[in-house]
Amino acid sequence: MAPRSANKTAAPSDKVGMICRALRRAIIEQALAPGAKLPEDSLGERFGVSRTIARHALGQLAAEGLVELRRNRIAVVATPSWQEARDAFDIRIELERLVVRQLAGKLTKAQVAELNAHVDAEDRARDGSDAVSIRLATEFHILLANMTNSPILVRYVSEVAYRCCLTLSLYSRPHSSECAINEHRAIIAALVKGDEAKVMSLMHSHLDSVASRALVAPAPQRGRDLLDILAPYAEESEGAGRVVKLSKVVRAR
Amino acid sequence: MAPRSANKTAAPSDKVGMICRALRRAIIEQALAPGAKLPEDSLGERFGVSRTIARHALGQLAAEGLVELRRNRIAVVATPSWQEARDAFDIRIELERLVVRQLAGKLTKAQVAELNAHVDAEDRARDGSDAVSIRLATEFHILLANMTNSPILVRYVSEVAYRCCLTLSLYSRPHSSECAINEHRAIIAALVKGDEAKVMSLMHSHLDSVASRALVAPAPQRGRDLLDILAPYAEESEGAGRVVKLSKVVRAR
DNA sequence: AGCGCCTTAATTGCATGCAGTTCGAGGAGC
DNA sequence: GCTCCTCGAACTGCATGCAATTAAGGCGCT
Repeated sequence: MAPRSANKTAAPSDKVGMICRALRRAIIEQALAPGAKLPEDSLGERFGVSRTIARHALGQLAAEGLVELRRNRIAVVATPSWQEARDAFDIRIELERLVVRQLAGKLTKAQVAELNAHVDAEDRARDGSDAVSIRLATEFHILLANMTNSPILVRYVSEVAYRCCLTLSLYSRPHSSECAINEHRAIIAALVKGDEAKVMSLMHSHLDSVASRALVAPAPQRGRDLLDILAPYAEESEGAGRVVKLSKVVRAR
Repeated sequence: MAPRSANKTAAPSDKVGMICRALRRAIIEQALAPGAKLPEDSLGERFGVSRTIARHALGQLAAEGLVELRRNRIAVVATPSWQEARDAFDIRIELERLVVRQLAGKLTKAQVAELNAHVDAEDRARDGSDAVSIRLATEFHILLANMTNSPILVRYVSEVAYRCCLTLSLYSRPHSSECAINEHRAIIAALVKGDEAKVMSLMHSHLDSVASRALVAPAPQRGRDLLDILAPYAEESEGAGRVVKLSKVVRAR
């Protein structure tokens, strides 16, 4: 039962695939924050390929919604609106309910072990950086999806999970992810027990709580602009109480 | 309420987008059957662009699952397995239930009119080619998704609907699509009435019936190979009862 | 005749070059 | 000092060229 059933659809040599994976990871670990610029040249240079390849990878990522491509403009890491975040979570809930419904009571011992191992890893990472915790939590869900052996489902769950991850980094506060870990354990238990209804409602409430923990309010209304983020710092700037050159900052973004 | 809220994620100039749209349409209308070869050169020539663009379009379509890309090989129209078809329909059901749940009782008059006009068009097309009927039926669902104003949902529903359309062309028989049209009308009515539960179950059974009408049995087991398709014709070939040059045919595929 | 090997034409993978557009810094004007 | 405008650098859009791989037809062999 090889867990390697990934994407059949990705044959563009895999230089492209490699860059995609690298960027995806950088994005969800917030090494690349939303809005970060991704010039083709730099990417190509960084990964030792030509612009052509970098460009192709960006296209791929754009199709997944992680990157925003505007004509004649530098590609940037996507900055989903609050509404889009909400939508993504709604879709995610349905898709993942489907996942666990298919999986309930059908997991092999090896698969259960793999899941447990992953959650253990999540546990161990609690002391480390938030970024890694978030990534692992996301990957738990993808691991689950993988076990359905449905490439389409895997692709959609992955995509939407990454997207949600991205929005979490935008709208959520410091993060108390311990509970998520317990919820993951509970889901595994219910899956093993094979109680379809139970595991579906567990997954539902799990994602719901993640979403609401993160998306409590459309706080930074339109989210993206630095204005809100910089507000607290404005007072401390060397000048008078006046807020510094906002127009400049806005354009800088 | 401009229905133009399509994809923010598609800015690669739109030469790419145009080719994608053309190919998608050709595929779902079965002008391009599953397995059909799609050489970059020919595509580029046909659309008056260079291979670079054609290639990019193919990549896009591959990400959507309509095209299969194998390293160093000519791209072909995807040939989903029966299992993949089943999976696609499962996902589609969940996504479209989400669509109508969001839409129930929230349609504007203009939107209702648009939907009715579309179904009328479906009705009118009943005499025409099957291909057009199928496309219109698919587009009804996409039109519905569009009205949610959720770009992500639109994208996923579109993708999965196209995929399903592709599999229908593979596994389904002549087609009795009249019932589908009535079902579409029933869905509109329930949406207007605003009965969430009703419309969700309607959509569920609608898609379910489409799926089971098409996917009755995993008849051509692993589907793709010409062997099964050619079996009935083998007898009639000019030679003895012997099946003709199988090895050659297999390679030809 | 049928089957397999080998040569050649087709096709992809990738990089690079050129033209057009955008970005951003610096200077003129208020 | 602040804003607006202008111009050079940076970047993208796209086509084309070259090397590597595959697909296909022709040859001799059985």
